[in-house]
Amino acid sequence: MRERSIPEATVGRLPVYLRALVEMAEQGTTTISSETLAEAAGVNSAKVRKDLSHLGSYGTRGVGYDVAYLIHQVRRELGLTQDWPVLIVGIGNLGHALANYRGFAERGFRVVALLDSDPAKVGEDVGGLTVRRLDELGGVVRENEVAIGVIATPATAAQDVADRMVEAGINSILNFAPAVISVPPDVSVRKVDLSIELQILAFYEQRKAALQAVKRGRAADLAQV
Amino acid sequence: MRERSIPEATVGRLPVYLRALVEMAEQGTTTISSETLAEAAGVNSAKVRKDLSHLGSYGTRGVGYDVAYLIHQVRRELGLTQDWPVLIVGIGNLGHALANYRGFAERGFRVVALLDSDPAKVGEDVGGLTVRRLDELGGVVRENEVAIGVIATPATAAQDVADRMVEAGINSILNFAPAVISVPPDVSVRKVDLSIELQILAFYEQRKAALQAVKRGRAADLAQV
DNA sequence: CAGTGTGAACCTTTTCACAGCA
DNA sequence: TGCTGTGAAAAGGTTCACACTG
Repeated sequence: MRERSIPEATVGRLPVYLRALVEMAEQGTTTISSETLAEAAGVNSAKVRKDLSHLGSYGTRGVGYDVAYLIHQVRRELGLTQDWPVLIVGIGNLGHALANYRGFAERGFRVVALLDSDPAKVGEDVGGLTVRRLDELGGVVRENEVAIGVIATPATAAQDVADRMVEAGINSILNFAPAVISVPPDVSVRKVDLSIELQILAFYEQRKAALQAVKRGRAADLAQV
Repeated sequence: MRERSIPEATVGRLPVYLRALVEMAEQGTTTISSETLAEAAGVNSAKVRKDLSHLGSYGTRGVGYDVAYLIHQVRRELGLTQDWPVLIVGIGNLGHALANYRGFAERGFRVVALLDSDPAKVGEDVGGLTVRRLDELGGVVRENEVAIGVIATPATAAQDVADRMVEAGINSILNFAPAVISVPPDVSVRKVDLSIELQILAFYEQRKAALQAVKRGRAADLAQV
């Protein structure tokens, strides 16, 4: 295929494939079939083949994909051949965790600054960086060419922080605050909401419990007959 | 409509509507139109109406939805009228943050236990709970009727922890570890992967940069003519 | 007459199934 | 022969547009 614009759903899975591929490479695997990769990524093989076909024809029929080459191609496609300076606003519990998260650096996301509006937190040392004042945001973005901002503030502060980020020229935001933020159409926002995930699980959990009850009910009915 | 099985996409948005509705109620709003709710939730009004129609006909034509009543219905549908005991395994940076996250308790998710396999962490006090040994998991689940487990361990430990959770009878798992875990088909898993979110942002960020370059290229071409 | 509820059209994503190639 | 790459079919989700009603 190799046509412009990879489907959103595919973009969301490429990082998962990438992780699986890197693991394979570390274990010394040099070639992988869509079936094996699918298993490692928790999807089915048709999906893997369709997804990878959007990057180009990098497989060999009858054999599979060359792991190292595919890693390179996926990295290139995702834009991970370059370093991405990231800043984090809101150094509470979550901000701390994010600042110390080693998984970011491993994938080329370099945390260059931590900001907080609370004077009590400014100056604190977290994960090798000193927490700065929120109004230094513009300067930090300019100095480090930050393109990605992470919001880890309480919900009430999220929109203000987002506005400041946009103002400073950031146009990709990862929002952990439990709030909907509005930004200009050319700015990408992704949202991670911890309690929403639990609520979704609760829904399915409840439904399972209800199903069990129905089953038990039927069993009882049958026993009565 | 009010037919069995609400679409997955709708289930994912109900918590967002719920949050917006609760905010509205706190501000004293008693009635809301799909248009207003849509704006607060960051979606369009047709989607809101379709989504809500899956719960039943709770709106009034020409008027809108009764906020309090709709909150009740959404809560009921999501299974939030009951308390959900939750346990967290892996009390590193992220586990700490999750243990202290107030948003869980506010929505009826009660953290009843924190577990870690590292003896150095066992006994530590985090957010009012004492960290326990991982092998106490079975007992904790039984005592508290835990139905939802949160994995906040490193990737290498995730599958083992998931196995223990399943073994103990948990059948809803929220996985923060950057690893694919496999569980029986009747167990629900949701995954939150911090670095995957950044990778997705990087992809779109890169594409935006490429587009800018093309535009600049065209501008240069035009200037040449 | 303002705003819901919903068929119908449309678009995206997934799955199927197999031709074609190393 | 085994596995990729991909049209075609199916499923799922979104948007449109309007009949209907309080």
